[in-house]
Amino acid sequence: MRKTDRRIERTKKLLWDALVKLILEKGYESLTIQDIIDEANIGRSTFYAHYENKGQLLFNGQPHFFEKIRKGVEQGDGLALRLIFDHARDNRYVAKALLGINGGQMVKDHMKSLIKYQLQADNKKEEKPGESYTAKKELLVEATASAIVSIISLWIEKEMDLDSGEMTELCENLVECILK
Amino acid sequence: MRKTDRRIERTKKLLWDALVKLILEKGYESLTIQDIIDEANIGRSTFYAHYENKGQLLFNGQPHFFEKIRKGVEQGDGLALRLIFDHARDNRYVAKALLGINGGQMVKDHMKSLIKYQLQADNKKEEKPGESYTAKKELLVEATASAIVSIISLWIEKEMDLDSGEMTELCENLVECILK
DNA sequence: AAGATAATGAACATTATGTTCGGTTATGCA
DNA sequence: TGCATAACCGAACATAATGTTCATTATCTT
Repeated sequence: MRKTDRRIERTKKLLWDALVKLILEKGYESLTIQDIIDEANIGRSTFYAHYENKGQLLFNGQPHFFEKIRKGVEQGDGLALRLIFDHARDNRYVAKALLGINGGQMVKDHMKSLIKYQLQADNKKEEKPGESYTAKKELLVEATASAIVSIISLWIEKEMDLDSGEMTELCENLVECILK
Repeated sequence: MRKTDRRIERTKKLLWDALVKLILEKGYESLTIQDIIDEANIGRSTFYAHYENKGQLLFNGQPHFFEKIRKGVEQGDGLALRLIFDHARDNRYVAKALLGINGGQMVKDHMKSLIKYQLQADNKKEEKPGESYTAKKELLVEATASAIVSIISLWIEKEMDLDSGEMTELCENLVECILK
């Protein structure tokens, strides 16, 4: 038997595509569910059969995308941001919608908190005995995560001519120089 | 003659106080004008007599506050963040509402763009002839501004025990290490 | 005290939300 | 192929916020 009904897949794809298109056109924040179902040409009750609200469509509409981000951040030892940059390059359109200037804060905040978590974990490992996680350290971790997310966003938004390798190096230098 | 009618001052203060209180309680984004006028006990038409929307109340409701931020950023040569930290300490409640976790992005974004502008200007001055403002430089400026705003926000939100001097030093080190 | 100005509150049109339900259509499977 | 099922539709409904208008009332300034 099929994993899921074709109609469901079709509906979800239509909604997702509409979401992405509309984010790029008018920004996530000022987007209404009404806009989305109009664009997707989907009945109002159908939307609510699958998602409770905009945010749920954003986060669950394309699990694949977030999985890639998670992997790029949590990959073993230290960040593996290169995965994220490559993935963004391969999916510019979606990446721009979710992480660009029009994408709202939700995805960026989510990514930032993943990065913070990872940086803290890395930090704990390298901690000398007797050293403790101070308030100052917490601020520096916050600063680093924030810096990384913001340049990823800008890079995607402006479609800059740095390649994945250069971006990875830039970020690694940042981590090095702020946290060491 | 009085500068402005007392009734106007009273109304504006009530609205501002309600705004600040409600931001801390339930966050700027999920705040409606209805909430604000209910809390302030002000007629709906009165609100619209003074402001067009939430954002205008936020930015024009207390010009003094933004003036301080502007001064802290644009003060002559380089940033003068100390002004901002001192001011935040003296007005914790309002600072937390506008720059803390519940304050939404608008104020933080505004502050970030002021900082970026200033960093770019500073950078131009120190530029050696022949050097140009590269894409990489733009990303680093973005990273720096983002880092600064994020730690100011976290510091205010968590009411951390670093004093203004330590925070200023921390930020100056950040600028130094990222941009030089 | 008088005239000017601001606040009020009720009404109204508009828009989005979220839910319900009977009817229609597409799909998966036997 | 046929048929039970489940997904979709669409219309209706209640609720809530928006932004505007206007006649009335309260308050300020001089």
